[in-house]
Amino acid sequence: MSDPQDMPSLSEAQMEIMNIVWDRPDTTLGEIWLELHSKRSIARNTIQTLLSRLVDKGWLVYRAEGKIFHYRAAVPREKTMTHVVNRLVETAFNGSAEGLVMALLDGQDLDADEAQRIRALIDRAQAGQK
Amino acid sequence: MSDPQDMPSLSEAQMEIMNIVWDRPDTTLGEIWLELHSKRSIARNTIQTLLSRLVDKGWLVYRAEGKIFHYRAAVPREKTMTHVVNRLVETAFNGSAEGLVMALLDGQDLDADEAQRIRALIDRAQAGQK
DNA sequence: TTCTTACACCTACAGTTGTAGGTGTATTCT
DNA sequence: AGAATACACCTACAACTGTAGGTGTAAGAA
Repeated sequence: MSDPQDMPSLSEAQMEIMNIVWDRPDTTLGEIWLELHSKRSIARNTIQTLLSRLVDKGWLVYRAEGKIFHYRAAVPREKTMTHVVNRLVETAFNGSAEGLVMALLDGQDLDADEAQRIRALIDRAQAGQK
Repeated sequence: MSDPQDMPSLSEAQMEIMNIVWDRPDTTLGEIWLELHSKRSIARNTIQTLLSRLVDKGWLVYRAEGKIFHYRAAVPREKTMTHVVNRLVETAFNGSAEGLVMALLDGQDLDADEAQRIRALIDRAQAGQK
């Protein structure tokens, strides 16, 4: 299983594809295209290229069934997201998680439930450290 | 004053430059180069190009003093960071701030002070909504 | 005065990325 | 059988990005 740290970074369009594949392991070009095409005009070939390059980069693997490729992510979602956020903290926030949270809160309207869940996450993270 | 939403996104290298300029308004090519060069081998011309392109993209403005350009950010840091984080929440976390925080906590070891400060940030954000 | 340094600018290259037309082949539909 | 559909693959283009050599000019140092 690959490590996100050893792989090229993901652009927004690539991340979009990855999220679809994480949501639906073994998905196919056709399925991905149907989903994205329902949101915006995009050529099937564009998706094809994105998939092909993600395979080249090591982010996706596939299993051929007949002539159809079924794609799976080569890296777990959680591991990738952690890596992505860490990179952002390091490169944009000079290592400050607090800085990231501040920017997050500036731009989001948290409802009470969500705020509570986030507090619980922090508490759990803190508890896990003892 | 420009709006980050109307401008091309920033790459990691560009963000690095922006952070230096936000830290030191009116800075010059030479100063930026000295700072980065102390961390790693990089040609002055590379910085020059990064600066020039950031100006082209609208992220930096400059004032010529003699033949030396003094660069300033065209967008406040806070506004940019909020935008950057929002983009990440939208594109990688399907709009879930909680998802981002979970990934953040997975990858960071919060000390007690920091956790407390983050809780306070959340409380303040919540209070500000009433 | 000559040499050195610094600068903005010009130029170039290679890699990356999003976009998509086109093709041969196989399968399915009419 | 012919037409339509789907696929992986080939190909192409333009824009973006990081990297950096080179140049004319001005200012400072020797």
